[in-house]
Formats: sequence, structure tokens, C-alpha cells
Amino acid sequence: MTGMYENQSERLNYEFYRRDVLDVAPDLLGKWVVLNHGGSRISRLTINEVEAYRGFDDLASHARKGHTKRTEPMFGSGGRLYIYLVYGIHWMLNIVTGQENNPQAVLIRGAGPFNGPGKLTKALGIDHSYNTEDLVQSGRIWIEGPGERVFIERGPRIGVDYAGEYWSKISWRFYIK
DNA sequence: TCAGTGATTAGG
DNA sequence: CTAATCACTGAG
Repeated sequence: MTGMYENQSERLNYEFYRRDVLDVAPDLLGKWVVLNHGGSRISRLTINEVEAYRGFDDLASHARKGHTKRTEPMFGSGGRLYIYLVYGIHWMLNIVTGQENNPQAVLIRGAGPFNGPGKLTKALGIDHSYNTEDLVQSGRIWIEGPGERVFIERGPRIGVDYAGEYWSKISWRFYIK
């Protein structure tokens, strides 16, 4: 039964993801990341903080060293996940954007009540088994829009001081004010 | 401020 | 094989 108050949100499609990462990243703010944990257990959280990583010349991006086994997902077309372990402890949730062989990804740093990329994946149960997952086809994780109307702020990316004066300071982190 | 943690990577 | 690195977090 479709009630007049039913939520009209829909899963985002490839068209949304296969744009430049600097367009996709801020557009993800206010949208919902949905996880189907099985049974009737569903998580639905508002994305509130993201970072953009783009191309070979971005010295903060894993793709700066080119195509490796780990970064393989970043070289695919937009709409899939790139998951990796950092500091031996934390799984990072990234959404690949853009076209094939143009490595880009959005790091999801915060959603719902969970601030910090490591705490978010721990809370959602996201690990390496989600690597390369297709957000348009998957039965266990996807993003829904249109999302909430939000005011967007931006600033430097976190934890990339090694990337040099320019790339460590560039304002490619976006968050809800 | 700083240690923990282990996959990934470059290099010999 | 070795050793360095690392898109973080929580304790002090």
C-alpha cells in the first residue's frame, strides 16, 4: 500500500556516480547510506562528511602511485566501493566515481551519529568483503536520494599531511554545516 | 602528545 | 625476504 506519506527516496544510479568526484562528493551530503544486514535489520544514515581523492597528481590519493592490486577498484567506473584497511585497524569506506581508468573516490567520513571513517565502518559492520561492491546492484548496501536539504561547508582533508603543501591544504573535504 | 595494528608496497 | 608507510582512534 502506497500511503501519501511514504518516503519517495530512490537508489542512486550509475549516472550519479560517473561524474567528477568534486561534483559527486558534495552531492552525497544529506543523502542516505542504506545497509541491509539481513532479516529485517536495516540501517539508514544521513551522510554528513566526505572527502574527494582524484587522479594521479593528487599526492594524497592512493592512485598517485598508479595501478596496484589494492587500488584496482579506483580505476573502475563510478558506482562501486573501494574498501581498504588503514593503520592495521580501520576499514575505510570509499565510493568510486567518474569514468574507467580515471581513478577517483569519495571517502565517507561520517554518517548519522557516527563521526570518523573508522568508527562508521565499525558501527555498520563494513569490512573487506564489501570491496568492489556495486552500489547500483547490491542487495546489502546502496545510497538513496534525493536526500535532505543541507548547508555545505568545506575545508582541508584530514590525515594527509604527507601530501605536501598544496595537496594537504586543498579544500576537498565537504561536510554539513 | 603518542602507541597500537597489520595489509600493502617498494626494494634487495 | 625486509622495512617503511599509513585517507585512524582512544588513552593519558
